Amino acid sequence: MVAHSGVCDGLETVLRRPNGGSTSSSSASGGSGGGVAAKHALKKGTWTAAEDAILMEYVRKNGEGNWNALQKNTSLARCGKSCRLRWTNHLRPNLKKGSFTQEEERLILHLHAQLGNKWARMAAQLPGRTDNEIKNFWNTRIKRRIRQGLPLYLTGITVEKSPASSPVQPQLQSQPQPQSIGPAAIRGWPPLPIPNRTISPLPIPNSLTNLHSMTILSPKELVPNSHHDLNNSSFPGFSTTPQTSPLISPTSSSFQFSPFNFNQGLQRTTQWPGTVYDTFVKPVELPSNQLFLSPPVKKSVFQAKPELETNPGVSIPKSSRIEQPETLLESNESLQKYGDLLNLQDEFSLKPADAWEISACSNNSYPETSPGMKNQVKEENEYGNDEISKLLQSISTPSDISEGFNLLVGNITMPPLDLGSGVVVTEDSLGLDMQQIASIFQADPGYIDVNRQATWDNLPRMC
DNA sequence: AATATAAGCAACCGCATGGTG
DNA sequence: TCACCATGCGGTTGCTTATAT
Repeated sequence: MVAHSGVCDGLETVLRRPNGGSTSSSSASGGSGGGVAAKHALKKGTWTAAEDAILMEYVRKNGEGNWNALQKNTSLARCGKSCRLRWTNHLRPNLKKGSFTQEEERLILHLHAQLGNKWARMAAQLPGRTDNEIKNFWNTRIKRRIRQGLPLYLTGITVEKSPASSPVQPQLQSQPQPQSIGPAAIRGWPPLPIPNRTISPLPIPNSLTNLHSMTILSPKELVPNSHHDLNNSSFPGFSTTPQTSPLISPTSSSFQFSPFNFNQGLQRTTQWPGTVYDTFVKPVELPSNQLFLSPPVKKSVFQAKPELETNPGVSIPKSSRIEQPETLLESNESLQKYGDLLNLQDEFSLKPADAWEISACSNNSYPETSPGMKNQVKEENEYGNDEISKLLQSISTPSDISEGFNLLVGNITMPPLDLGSGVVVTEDSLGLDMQQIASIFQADPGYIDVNRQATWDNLPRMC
């Protein structure tokens, strides 16, 4: 289907800046005066109280939806899209205003670790909050914290390093040590935004005979364990409506991927925020060189997003703010292998709803940026990522992965995060962090699409 | 006090998806 | 099957406000 423009697009608009200035986007309606042309003169910019009143009155009478009719049936010169956004983000009842609470921030962190940049889905778990709010929150506070080497978590979640340090811990200690460190930060989160790239699946190899028992937990295979079901739980400060997290919904498109689990049969999986699933682990036949392909171990480093905005000395066109490492992805043999893996969908008839996000890793160096930028990015990413980077460089087999993960997280202790009402996020339930590491090797047997795109969004932050 | 810079936020834009005729 | 429409989502922009120099 051909993508089309949004409702506002293509219509004559009047862009009115908050300072009062306005620009007409086209001369088509200008000068014709009144009539149809006037109807097409859509206003942009900040909403006024009068406009809000019109919008609220319309919704009160007609309910939500049919936003374009609003523009036709009222004097409001706003496109439907704009109306919907205004209503959703500012006018609808029960909106929570003000700063995020610590609990909300924690929840966002957990959700983001699970979902990535799925703001709307995250907002669904935060009553009264909008996707835009969450997105802004993440893009400002969180990114700033990461850039500054501050902990993602404010308080309450503390990572304690055991006396028995892992071999890579000295790397961490060379950096400023925050009082509390989120495990996600240590383990290379958030992911990098990367440009989209189409992955062309490779032909399915005929010789899928070399077995690796790979855990695929499709939503349909997730059976909530009744005595752990959270349907009757609620989070403090949130709606008393039973929270049905997409993370735990069997119908959700999000589910646990446990690449380190090579067993078969019924297994128990604890998922945030505390639900336990009895899961049938489907054995998957994979050629050993496909799923857990040993990447070019030599310099298997991951690309860090250049934080160009922090380097004012670098002037880069807006369109290429983030260097697009297309070429390096194209040349990445591992990625092609992942493409092979994608074809497994056919093998197991998994549904798009079961899709995993694809992430790709690269073994190339930074995009062309200034040396200073490289250093900065390097420094920013050394903190908390070197251990993973080093770990991954040594990975060559599934057992390596498993052992490596244990090595990595075995020395990190995270106290349970009490969300109240008996909901406690334990370290076990933070399988999400495993996901981040797992994502490096991620593939999507659940959904194959020749236009399948991988994004940097899912790429762990590595250097 | 003036200016520069950073942070916060609202709104827009492009694209994707699903429904309908 | 196709085109069109409505809606939703995520990324980005640019203005306002806060903070630093």
